Amino acid sequence: VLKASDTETLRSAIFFKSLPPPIFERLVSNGRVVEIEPEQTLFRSGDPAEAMFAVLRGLVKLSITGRDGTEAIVEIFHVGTSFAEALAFRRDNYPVTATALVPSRVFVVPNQTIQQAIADNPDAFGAILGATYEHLHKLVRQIERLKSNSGLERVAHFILASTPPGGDTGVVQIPYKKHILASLLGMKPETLSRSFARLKPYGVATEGRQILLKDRKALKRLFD
Amino acid sequence: VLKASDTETLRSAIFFKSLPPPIFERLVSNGRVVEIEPEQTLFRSGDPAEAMFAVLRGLVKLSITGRDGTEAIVEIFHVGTSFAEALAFRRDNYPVTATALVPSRVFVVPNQTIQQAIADNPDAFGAILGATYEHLHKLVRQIERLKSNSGLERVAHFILASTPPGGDTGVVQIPYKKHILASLLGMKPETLSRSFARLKPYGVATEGRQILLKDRKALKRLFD
DNA sequence: CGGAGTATTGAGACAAGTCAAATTAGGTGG
DNA sequence: CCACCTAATTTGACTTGTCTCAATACTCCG
Repeated sequence: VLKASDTETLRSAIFFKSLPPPIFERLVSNGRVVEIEPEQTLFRSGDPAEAMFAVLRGLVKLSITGRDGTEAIVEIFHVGTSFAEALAFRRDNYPVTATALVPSRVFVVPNQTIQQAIADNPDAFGAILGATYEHLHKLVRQIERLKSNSGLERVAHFILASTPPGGDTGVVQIPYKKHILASLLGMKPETLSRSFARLKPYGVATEGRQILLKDRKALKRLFD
Repeated sequence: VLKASDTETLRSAIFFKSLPPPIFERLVSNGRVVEIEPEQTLFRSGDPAEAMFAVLRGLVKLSITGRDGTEAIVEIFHVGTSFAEALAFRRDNYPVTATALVPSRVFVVPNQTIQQAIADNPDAFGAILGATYEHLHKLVRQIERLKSNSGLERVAHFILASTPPGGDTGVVQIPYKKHILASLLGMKPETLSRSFARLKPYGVATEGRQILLKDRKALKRLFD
C-alpha cells in the first residue's frame, strides 16, 4: 500500500531524512499506510503506545480533552512531520489523542521495528533524539508565548510564522476551521475573530480562511 | 570535588538511576560539580550547548527572556532532576537560560562524555530518550493547563500537585519568592496574591511562603 | 433553494493586568 | 536584640482583555 510518492515524501521528511539509509529502508518496508477521515483518530489519550507516525498527506492534531470535555490542541502536524517517536522505546500510553483534521494519509511504524533497527544500527539514535528534541523545543517556545504574550500577540505571531520572513506582504491559507486555530492559540473562537478585527490597523485582513497581510513590518511592530 | 553524598544523590536521581551501571560510573567520574549562587547562571539562551546537568542541591529555573525584557519561567528543577540531556547529541545552542534560585550544587556532564559513553554502550539510549520524553510530556501537560485552565485553577493545581494525593490536609512550603511562582504559573504576582485570597473558601490559607490546605477534596471540587 | 454548521458581532460579566500605595518580611549594622 | 532599611507582598482602584451567552450573518453543500 506504500506508493512511490509516499516514499518520496518520507525521503524529504524531517525525521526520516536524518536516518542512515539502511534504517530508512527498513522502516519504510516494515511500516504501513493508514488513511483516515476528519474526526477519526490514530490513537487516543491513554491507549498503549504501539507505533510512531509520519504524515504523508493531510493534517493531524494532537489534543488533550479535560474531564470537563474541553479540548486543548497541543500541536498540529502537517505533511513531512512525524510524532510519537520518543514513545518507541517506552512501554507507556499516549498522553494525547491524534485526530485527522482533513482526509489524511499517515505512515505508521511499529515500535518494535524501530527498536530493532536502532539496536542493529545505533547511528540512528541521533535521529530519534533529534526529532524528540525538536518537539521539546517547539513546546518550550509555545509555553513562552502562552505565558508572556496576549491573545492578540499570539495571533500576530501565528501570521508572521506562517508567512515567509523575507517578503513585505503575505497570504496565509488557514487549512482548518477557525475554532481549531483558536484552540491551538489558546483562546475562544469569538476572541480569535475579534483579534483579527483588532489587527486591521496593522495591515491584516481576513477573507474566509484566508489571511491577507499587507505590511509585515507593521505587524512586527506590534511586539514593541 | 565530588562528595560521597553527591554520588548518592545521583544514584537516586531519575535519570542517572536508569543508566546501566558502567555508564553511570563513567558519567560520574567524568563530570564535575559546580556551585552557583542565586541569580548566577549555568548557561544562557543562545550559548552553545556543552553539557547536561543534574541538580545535587538547590533549585534551578529554566527561563526565556523576551526582547521586551519580561521573563517567562518554563520549568524549575529540584534535587535529583536533570536537564539538557537531549542536547548532548546536537551541535546546537541552549534555547533557555538556566539560573539558580537558591544556592545550588549542580553536576555537569560534558556532551562528549555522554556521546562516547553511549557509543560504547547503546543500552543507555533508553535512559536518555526516556528522560527527554519525560520533559516533553511535562511540557505537554503544562500547555494543556495554560490553554484550558484559568489562573485560579492553575494555582489550585499547583497546590494539589505539591501535596501528597492520599491525605485530606497538607502543607506546601514554596521554596522561592512568590513572583517566581507567579511567572511559573503564567501570571502576575498581584494576580497570584489575589488567587490565594480567592482560594480561602476552598480551604487554602497562606502564611508567608507556606500554604496550608485544610481540605484537599474541597479544593479538588474547584475543577468541576 | 434551503439548512446545518461556521463565523462574526453585540452586550454584559468576569478575569487579569497596571499603577500606586500600604503593609509586611528579611537582612544588616549598631 | 533591636532599629532600620530595603525588598517583597498585599491591597485598592481602575483599565483592559477574555469569556459567555445570544443573536445575526455567512458558507458550503446537498
